[in-house]
Amino acid sequence: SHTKSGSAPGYSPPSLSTEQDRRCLNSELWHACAGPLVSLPSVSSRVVYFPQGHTEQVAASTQKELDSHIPNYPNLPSWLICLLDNVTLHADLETDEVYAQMTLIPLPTSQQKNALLAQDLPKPNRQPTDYFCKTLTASDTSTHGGFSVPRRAAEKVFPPLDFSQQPPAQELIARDLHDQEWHFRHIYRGQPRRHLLTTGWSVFVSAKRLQAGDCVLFIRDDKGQLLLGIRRANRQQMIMPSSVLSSDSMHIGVLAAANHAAATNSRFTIFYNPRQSPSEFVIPVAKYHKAINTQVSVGMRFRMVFETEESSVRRYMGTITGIGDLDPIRWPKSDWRSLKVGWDESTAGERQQRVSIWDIEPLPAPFLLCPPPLAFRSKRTCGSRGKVHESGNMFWNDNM
Amino acid sequence: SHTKSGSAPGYSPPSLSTEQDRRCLNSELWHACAGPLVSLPSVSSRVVYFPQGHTEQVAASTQKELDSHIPNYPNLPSWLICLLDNVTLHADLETDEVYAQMTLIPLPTSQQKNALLAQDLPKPNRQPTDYFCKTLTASDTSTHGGFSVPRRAAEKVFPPLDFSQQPPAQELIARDLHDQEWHFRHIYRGQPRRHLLTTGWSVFVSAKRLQAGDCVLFIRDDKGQLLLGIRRANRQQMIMPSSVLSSDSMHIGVLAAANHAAATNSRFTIFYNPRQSPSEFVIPVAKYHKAINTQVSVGMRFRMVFETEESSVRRYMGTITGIGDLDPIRWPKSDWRSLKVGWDESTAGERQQRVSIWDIEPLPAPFLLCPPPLAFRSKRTCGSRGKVHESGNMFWNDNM
DNA sequence: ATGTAGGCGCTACGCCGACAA
DNA sequence: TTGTCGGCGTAGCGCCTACAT
Repeated sequence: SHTKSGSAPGYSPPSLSTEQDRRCLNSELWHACAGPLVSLPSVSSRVVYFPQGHTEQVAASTQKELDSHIPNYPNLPSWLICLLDNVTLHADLETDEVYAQMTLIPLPTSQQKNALLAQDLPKPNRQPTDYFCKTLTASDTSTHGGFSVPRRAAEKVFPPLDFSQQPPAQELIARDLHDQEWHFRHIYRGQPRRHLLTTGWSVFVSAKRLQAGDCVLFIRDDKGQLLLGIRRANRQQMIMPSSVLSSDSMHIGVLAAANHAAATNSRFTIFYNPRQSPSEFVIPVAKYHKAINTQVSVGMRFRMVFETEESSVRRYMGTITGIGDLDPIRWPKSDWRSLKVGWDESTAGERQQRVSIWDIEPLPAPFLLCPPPLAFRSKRTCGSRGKVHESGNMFWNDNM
Repeated sequence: SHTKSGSAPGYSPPSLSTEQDRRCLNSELWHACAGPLVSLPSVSSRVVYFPQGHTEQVAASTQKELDSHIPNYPNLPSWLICLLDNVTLHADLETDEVYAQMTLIPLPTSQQKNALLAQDLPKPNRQPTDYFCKTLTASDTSTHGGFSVPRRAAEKVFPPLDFSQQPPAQELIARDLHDQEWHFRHIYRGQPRRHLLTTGWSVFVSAKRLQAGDCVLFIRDDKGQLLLGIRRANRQQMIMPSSVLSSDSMHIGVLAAANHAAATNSRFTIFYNPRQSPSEFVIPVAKYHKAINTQVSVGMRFRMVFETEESSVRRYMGTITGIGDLDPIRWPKSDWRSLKVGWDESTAGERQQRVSIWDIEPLPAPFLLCPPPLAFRSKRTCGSRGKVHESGNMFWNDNM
């Protein structure tokens, strides 16, 4: 075979089971790759599904906006309370992009409104503790050398080296989302001393087609096994030209599938691409319930959580500048992105002009004049594109 | 950058226009890559669209069969006469897989039956004359050497060498479907003498991720320019796990889009993947008309054209063993694969058990006992997986 | 006529410290 | 602490012919 990855020394052949078959890949690793803001509702809980948000994801994937001459489904409401029947975690075999498959069962119309009332707020799901994430430098991805491991990262997640050796070195074996093994030589050398991954690293870079700016992350799981994953930089927009279905048919498929499932109270299946989708479109009922019972008005101040370039999370301040339908024709009185907002900071070009009420943390009173202390930002942690996300509501009354 | 293809010498950067923008890629090259059996109806002609065939293509792409709990569209007939409003040729940017985008406008219900009557049989479309196609050997794809060009192929499509040089050599420049330039050193040397592509070849193999068994083809177009394309071996099944839409939603999208277009006489868009789809599902009306007016009965003998592994085309003999609906519940009285057939040759494992009437060439009488002379099969021409295709009807009464 | 292998030059991959930043 | 570089040894890429089929 001509390609390196097939016969390269650091590479072990994948297990024969296809991605489709393997029901459950490592959840800890999946969430680490998805990023700190992504949390999935738990199985058997009730969720609110927003067809509008789903079509937004399709539009983002196909790079085509919703066309106007697509049929309307008058019986399909803008939100649908569903039982979350199943969730499976997946990763694209080509790109390692993470996504989740969810099976939803719409509740009967008679139960839709009642279902909003009783449900606990879900526990926010947590990033792994023993993990690190580094944005790759030009040196890391060049063919000239290996990978420079941040000192604290190596000490935290790699097995300790035997420093009686000169130089201290060991072989690391890490598994990715597809359960493929990758072998690396881990050595501590140089003047001044540093941790490096040498042999095996370039094979990994080639196989995953990593570039400077992409992130690599290592986890030590509870059994002491080493896991690794990647997060690609924002710029790689992962367009899927599909060549299977036209974007129009995809949009119609989303709506018709939801409509049919709602009409017959039957199961339907969606994919959620955390790093592709502009916003979550399947959210816990309790979150939605709490949000729609919160008073919002034009002029109200709020905060919202984003995933930043350099750091994990960051809150931005803004003001509600308008309240109204995003699409008055097709989705009248929808709560999806019903708030028009302005952002305090001038670097707000990337942030949405419209958000949904459950995306924000309203600030009760405008008596605050100085910005809140910034959350700790560790250097060289994994960056990603900014995107909207829930906050978990635990910050409404914190130290301000 | 770490990957070779980015900075390799034989590679020229692609033009900035994306595939979506470029309306028309080279038709001759596209058809050469699609194979000798693929012919597209012409723009502004009338065609018959089969939703069943379309869902078959989706099933083949997603590797998931049509699920039973998908909604029925009682108003959507099993065939739909449409105006072929537009056809654009495309090739996947990652894999170079060819596909066609067609925009269809269903005729009003009142005109559906009349439209069958008057229309000429389309002229079958032709493979380029000055072209060759070679299945790559292990040596061709190994890193050890270059590409061995079959003698006749080189003499037919490459510019003539200056044999006064020792050894005779020249630089070839060929463009692929994406209009990217590839540079090769073409040399005539060795004992015995032979044509070889050396410098630049391995870059091409890497970039296209070619393996032994894949085909490469060269064309000299009417302006004397060199074009090149690839056809991947069957085994690479090009699954597109999509991660955008569930296969159920895709199937629903296909049906709902056709249904809506038929109800409103509005445009809809489909993709046809010649090498993915089990059968054509958009065919000229004249072909359909001729077929449904042909008498067929159980026991009738017929021939059908296939694309073979080693050769371009080959006809196989068979007998009709049954006539009836493929899916009596969802598509009663449909002509799609309404014939059950048996094949003469024992190697018939790969061939369909069910075909449509327009796929076959009925033989008027069973007085023939010896098989027809096999069509000429040139050695080392490009192979491909066997698939059904029209024959153009010109063989009904030929030399048997 | 063309697939494969041995021979062998030479590129560039990749391991090392030396420097900064 | 860690990104980049110059320095090198060497694996393997890739050009050649010989030989077999």
